[in-house]
Amino acid sequence: MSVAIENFVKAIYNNEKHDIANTKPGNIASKLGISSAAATDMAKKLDTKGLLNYEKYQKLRLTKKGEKMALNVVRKHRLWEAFLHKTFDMSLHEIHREAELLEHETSDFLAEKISAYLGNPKFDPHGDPIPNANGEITTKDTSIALINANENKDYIISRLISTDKEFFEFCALNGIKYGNKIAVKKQFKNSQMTQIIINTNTIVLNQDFTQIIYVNEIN
Amino acid sequence: MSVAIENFVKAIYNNEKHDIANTKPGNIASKLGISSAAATDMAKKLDTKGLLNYEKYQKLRLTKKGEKMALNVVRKHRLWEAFLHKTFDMSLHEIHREAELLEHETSDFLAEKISAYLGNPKFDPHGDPIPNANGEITTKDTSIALINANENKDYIISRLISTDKEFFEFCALNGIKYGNKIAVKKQFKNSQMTQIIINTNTIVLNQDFTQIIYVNEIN
DNA sequence: TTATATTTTTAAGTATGCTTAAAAATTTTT
DNA sequence: AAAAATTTTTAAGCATACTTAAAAATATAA
Repeated sequence: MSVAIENFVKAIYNNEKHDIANTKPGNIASKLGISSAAATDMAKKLDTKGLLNYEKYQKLRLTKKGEKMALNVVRKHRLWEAFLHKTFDMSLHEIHREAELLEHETSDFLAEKISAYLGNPKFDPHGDPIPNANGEITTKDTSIALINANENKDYIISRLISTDKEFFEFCALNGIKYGNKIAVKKQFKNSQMTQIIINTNTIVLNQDFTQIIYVNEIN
Repeated sequence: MSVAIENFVKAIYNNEKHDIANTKPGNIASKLGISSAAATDMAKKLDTKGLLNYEKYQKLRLTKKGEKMALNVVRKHRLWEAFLHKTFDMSLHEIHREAELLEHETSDFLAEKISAYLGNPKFDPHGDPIPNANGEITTKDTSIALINANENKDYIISRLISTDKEFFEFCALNGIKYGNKIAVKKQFKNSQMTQIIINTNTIVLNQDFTQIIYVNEIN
């Protein structure tokens, strides 16, 4: 299937995870950097291909077949991220940029080689789950956004939901990394700031960051 | 630059190495699996882009700029082949098939990472030279086709010029591999067969194979 | 609930990269 | 050197994936 189609179903899939209410042509279009008109055209075409259900003015809903295609692309994307991070020690921003291209030119055969080489990982370096070869996600996500974490509790960083270079540079400098431990010291409700301790350093994060850093409480 | 353009200049580049007399639209078209008309159109377009010189009914000649683009793609192709062969132990046929796709979606940045990881190799697993980051091939090829080798001499296999799956399967079964040593026992001039000894096994090859296996004499 | 703003759809058009068919030029054979 | 065969070019057309502009529908606000 073409790159445009793979990116379209992927964008719908990702959108459904975060903003299901707004999975409409205009929203998908802005995420893909194309016009709303182009997105409407594509949605009609993919409906005839059985990849999604399109009804005028309604939100776009992937069919089972469309979701399977999206998960296949997502799998390849996240496998490449994990592989590039491990093998070449590339940053979270770099691996995303490269995986965005490689994901469309990766055979299922090669994806299995990469997965086996890595020991069939269940998560990529952002903490996002890697679907298995059947397009199933077998892990359960119990993480919460850091903005909702409790004061005086310890957490493990479990996801960094972003594609922004500056954010990842900040993370790299401050030890904010998938799997690392942090202590939440104080939530400043008024100013929407969060004070945490990481590697003995105290830092204060604003809501731009605490809404995209996800954590799991340590029991 | 688009995949179609990259493949076009690459095909011209490769053709010039083996069959310079016939670097015309029809020949390039058949190598790319497109019509002659499409190749003529593309040649005109690439002329205006300064990638090649096109004159009606004349052979196509890459400009410096076009050759540089071709070498950049060839570099990425051969780096991927070397990498996939080493890291995932994939066959010569498999690495070619995957590299054919990945080469177009590989940034210069990633190519450098792959090259450094491999120790900046000068040859890929087929024995083809890998251009450096400036698009230069600094190695000199002194190999000859096995069909032209001398009887009772020892050689090192230096190139396997093919993309054929069956050929590579035969090679894998018989130890015919880049860098391996063989002894040429007899050239049967009439039947165009060549008898060689490899790993203590005696095998006889016909001209289909002895024209694409290249060797260097051991002094 | 009516006016306003926003979003979605339709319509017309464009660039790329191909196709087939026929005309033109070149190459090969006799 | 003329005839035959082959190759290249031209011309017209198509599918994909976009664009902009305007019309239609929906969502929001007064």
